[in-house]
Amino acid sequence: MSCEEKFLQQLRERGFRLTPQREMVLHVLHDGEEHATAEDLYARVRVLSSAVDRSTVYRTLELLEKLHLVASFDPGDGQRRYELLTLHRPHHHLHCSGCSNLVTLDAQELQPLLDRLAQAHGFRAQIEHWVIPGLCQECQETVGQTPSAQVA
Amino acid sequence: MSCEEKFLQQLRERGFRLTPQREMVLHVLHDGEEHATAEDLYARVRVLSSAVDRSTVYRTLELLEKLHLVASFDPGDGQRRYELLTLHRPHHHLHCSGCSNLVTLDAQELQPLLDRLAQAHGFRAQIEHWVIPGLCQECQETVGQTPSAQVA
DNA sequence: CTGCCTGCAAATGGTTTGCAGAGTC
DNA sequence: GACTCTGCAAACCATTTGCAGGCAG
Repeated sequence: MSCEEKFLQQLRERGFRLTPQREMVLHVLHDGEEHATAEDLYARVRVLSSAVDRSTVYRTLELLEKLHLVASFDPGDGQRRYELLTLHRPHHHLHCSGCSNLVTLDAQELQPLLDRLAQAHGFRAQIEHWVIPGLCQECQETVGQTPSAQVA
Repeated sequence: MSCEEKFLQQLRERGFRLTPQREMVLHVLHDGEEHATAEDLYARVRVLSSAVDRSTVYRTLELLEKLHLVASFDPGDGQRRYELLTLHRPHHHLHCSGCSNLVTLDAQELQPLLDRLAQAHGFRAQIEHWVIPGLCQECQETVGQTPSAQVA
């Protein structure tokens, strides 16, 4: 059973309807780039059918996120990114602000931090999909200097 | 020399002009709540002078951020928060999605994570001011259950 | 058939921008 | 006096919403 069929089955189980539009959104989520914007997805759906509306894509993404089939995050540029959750193990990302590269980070690499927060503050962090900004090795060398903030 | 005087001095040093509007923005940043939205700050500036425009507040915040006098972050609700950098030691926050409480976290509590990322991935994380979502102890008890995502 | 979904189009809301006048240095 | 800043108002732009018809179940 394909990923998409699984999702469709889940939709059905929870009483949601199975429409061609939703199928298409799932399809482009499954096939395309890992972190697509709503606009990306919309464009890709339009290739399949030019009759699908932008708002339908948004509504579908919202639905999928509510069902925990999709995770989203806001990189801060005002365009939310979406990603199928079941395609990958729980993970996070390192986002290089130099080359915009995105490195995947297994979720367990953050576990020690989560444990420490739980112990020290009784705080249960809920980090489904984190994007950590910074500089990759290459870009550190390119930039050369370490521009540590000098606020005087 | 007060915080504000320092900032004004810095503005001058870098060739920026010193205007009453900028003074007021600095003032409300200094006095008010730690993580204010632009709208908050605007409202607070308006109390001081009803002649200041919203766009001036935005432009001032942008300028201050460029000068590294102010940090901002987007909690994901589409409203950026601003904070004076020199008022506090480098720090992060735990944000409870239950009671919206914000707990301060000393920057060094994340240091082990940063070190690990540097070692394992050669990645230098640039986390000036992080907001970690989750549930505080109280809200965990209130909610009772552990709604760990069941994607299967 | 029922009522959830969709397309359409307009609204939303935080933030940005163009412009001409005002104020700082 | 030169040039930056400001207020005003309109633009932006990703996302949301109201509505009436359409389609899945």
